[in-house]
This record gives sequence, structure tokens and C-alpha cells, in this order.
Amino acid sequence: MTGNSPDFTVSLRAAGLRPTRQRVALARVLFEGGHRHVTAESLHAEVKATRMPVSLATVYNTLNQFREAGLLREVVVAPGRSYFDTNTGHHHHFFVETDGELHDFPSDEVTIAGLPTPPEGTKLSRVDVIVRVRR
Amino acid sequence: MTGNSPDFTVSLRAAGLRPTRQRVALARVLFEGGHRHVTAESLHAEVKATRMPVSLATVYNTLNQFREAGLLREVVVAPGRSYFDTNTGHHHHFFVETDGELHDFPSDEVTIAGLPTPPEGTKLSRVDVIVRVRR
DNA sequence: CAATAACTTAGAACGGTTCTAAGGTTCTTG
DNA sequence: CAAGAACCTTAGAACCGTTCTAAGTTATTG
Repeated sequence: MTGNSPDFTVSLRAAGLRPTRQRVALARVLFEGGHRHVTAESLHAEVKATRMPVSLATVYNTLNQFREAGLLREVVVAPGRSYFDTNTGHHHHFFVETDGELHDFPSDEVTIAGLPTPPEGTKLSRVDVIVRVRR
Repeated sequence: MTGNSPDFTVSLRAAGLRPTRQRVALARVLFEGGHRHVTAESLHAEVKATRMPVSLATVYNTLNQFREAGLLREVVVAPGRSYFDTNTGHHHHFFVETDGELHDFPSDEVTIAGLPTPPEGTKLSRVDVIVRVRR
């Protein structure tokens, strides 16, 4: 019980999700290394390479459940493509428009001053900064 | 020739686009009042209400051409939906997540300091700030 | 006003995402 | 540890916003 790899069973259960074979396999691919940016398709390809059969529908379901559970954050940079980011902390993004790459940068070096107050009856949810660059 | 409404024929021609009935009708809906945020569907509904027949394909074509010509700016806030903004100047957005509304706010009151330098071999294209709020 | 190039159109196609309904897995309870 | 219940996964269909296709139409040019 003193294994040296993170126990995804525990974190999944903590998120209210049964630790099924598929979800554990996906969690491993997503969270075992450093921070990742994946699309449903790219994650599907990766998990299939581990020889654990997971359908594309399950990849979509799981990404959405992980996002709802706060384990992932969705980043929308271009129409028709959703990225999921395993870094759920405060940070912003570089987006290389010419090749679709997404990179994090920490938000603690960035100061945003003078933001107007939200419209009546709304409360702040998040501030996204996307720095778009081209090659 | 000294009419008091903008001459879209001229601006379309300046953008390298023939001033067809459809494009003029769309330009009128888009640019005749103040700044607008539209989707292809919403613009299609509006222009049809003027009793000028325009197909949805033409709305898409025209929005893309106007964007390429710098007459519009595309704003990506949520997966699977593109907004086009008639305000092409420097400004940022409020996005009311709970009902899909988009509002401009001027960028000159906002200061963003400490942005990291773009990755090697890339040059800055634009910095988007999206302030997400909920009701 | 004819010839040409550009444009519009309906409908099909497309790509990413969600839904459906059937079967399989995990959990709970005794 | 068996059995039922709840939950999950799956293939394939459906869906939705967008783009493509091929044919007909319109603006421009000479």
C-alpha cells in the first residue's frame, strides 16, 4: 500500500467517480507526468497505445466529468477545437496560431490592472489571458 | 451622392469585394448601428427579416471574407460557437457564461504587465483577455 | 451588350461532440 | 460471497455548426 505512483483510485473516488479501468487508465495518461494539454482525439490515441481499450465516447465522457470535478480545465482557443489542461491552477496561455500549439505561463508574473467591474448581477468566474503568436 | 448613410459599396470595393446585394445587405445589418456581436445564425435571421434573401452559406462566406479583410474580428469564447465582433479596435471581452452574452470593454483602462516574451521564432499577434462571469 | 470573372445557392458533406440503448462492471447489502 | 442495484462503457446513430460542391446568377469589363 506504499506504492510510489499516485493512487488514482483515491482521487477518482474523492471526485465522486467510480475508479473504473477506463477512468484509471485515462487518469494515468493525464496526470502521471507533468502538465498536459490534450484534445479528446489525442488522448484517445494515447490511451489506446497503452493497450487498454477505451472508446472515444468514454474519452469524451471522462474529460467532461474530470472537468466538472475540477481535475481539468477547458481552454477554448480556436473554433471547433477544445483543449483540456491538466494544470488547474492560476496561469495563462500562449497559443501559436500557425500550428495550434498551446503553452502555459504562470499568472503570478502577470499583473492585470484596471479591469472594469462585472455587469450588474454577475460575479467573476475567471479571467483568461490568451497571448496569440504566429511563426 | 451626399447621402447620410455610409456607402458600403465603397468600403466593400476597398476591401476587394464586389458590392453584391447580399454583401451590402449584410454590411448594413452589421455596421449601420453601433458595435455588434453576431453569430452566423443570428446574422442570418436578422438579414432575412429585412426581406433580402441570403443563404446561410453566403452568411458564412461573407463573415469569413469580412474577417479576412479586417472588417470583423472573430472571438472564440465557448466550444462550438464563433462570435464575430464589428469592433476591430483594441478592446477585451466580458463573457456571461450562463447565457452566452458577450460585452466589450475598452483596453485602454486595462494594463497588463509582466507578460513573458513569446517563444523563440514567434511574434505577437494579439492578446485576448476574456473576463468570464456568471449570473 | 456580350464575354468573363466573381458570386450565390441548395443541398450534401464534414468534423467534432453528444446521445441512445444494450450489455458489462463495480458497489452494496445481507 | 452471492445477488441486486447502480453505475459505466460501448458502437453506432444523431446532431450541430461550418464548409464544400456544382449549377445557376450577377456584376464588371471592353
